[in-house]
Amino acid sequence: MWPDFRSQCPVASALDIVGDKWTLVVLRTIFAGRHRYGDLAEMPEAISSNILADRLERLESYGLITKAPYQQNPVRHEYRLTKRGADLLPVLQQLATWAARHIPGRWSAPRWFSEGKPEDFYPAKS
Amino acid sequence: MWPDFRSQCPVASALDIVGDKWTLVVLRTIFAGRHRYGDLAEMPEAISSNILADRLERLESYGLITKAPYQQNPVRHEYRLTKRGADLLPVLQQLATWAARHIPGRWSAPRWFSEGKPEDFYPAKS
DNA sequence: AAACAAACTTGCATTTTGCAAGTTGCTGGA
DNA sequence: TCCAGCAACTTGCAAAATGCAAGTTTGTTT
Repeated sequence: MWPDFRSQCPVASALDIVGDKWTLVVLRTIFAGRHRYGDLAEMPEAISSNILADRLERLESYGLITKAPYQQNPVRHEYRLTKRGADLLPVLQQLATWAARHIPGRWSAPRWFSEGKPEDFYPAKS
Repeated sequence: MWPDFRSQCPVASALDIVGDKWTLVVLRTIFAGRHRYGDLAEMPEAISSNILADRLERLESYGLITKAPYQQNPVRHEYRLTKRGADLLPVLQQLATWAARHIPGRWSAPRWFSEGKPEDFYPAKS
């Protein structure tokens, strides 16, 4: 379930889960409503396919997303946020707020993002 | 000043600055009042000295911290947050909140951290 | 003059990331 | 039936980032 943590510091531990170049970008894309591998692969940042596959697997193993079939013949799966994953929304919002304030020329975040709440992004039961 | 950004997405761009294993952990340690290289090197997560030196240099080049002498003979420097760096506090707070909620056994954050505001951590002029 | 200390720096091994091409399972058309 | 096509990965290898231990620099203390 969890990786080895560097310490019991909550900040450092959170970063042991999401502290790399791609994990939070993948989550952002799922928040944006892209749930299939192909949709995710087309994100504007051009992630490599092996990295995307690896991050989806890790996110699932950490319980931040689920992988479930949405059709048969052929079987296709979709990736959805769990409560644990959706609860990272405030982290993404604060990163976006910081970037908007300090880096010129960023896109402005859409309202569903800046005003959204974690509960808006996962089904009641998960 | 800035690196090459993967896109103009504010989330992805913020992560182009702080999205690695160590940058935010170093910033957390500076927020905690450790301002000298030696103090930082003793953080509980055991960062390598070359990585620490590299991150301090990058943080300075991005304008998130400053390096200034605090004594002569021998000259010694200290690292302080700028406004731009201190404004990352909400990101750290949200990471800590998430970890406290979802990862068992984390240390609980001290009050100066969870209730602090960016302005508490940089001198009025910087 | 020799030992000491802080703050890095260097060399090299290991791990992670990036890129391009290849594979698998299934479908729909000729 | 056979083959082109597509989604969703997987594989092999090169490049970059990270980790570890030892070394260097500059000035201080004894």
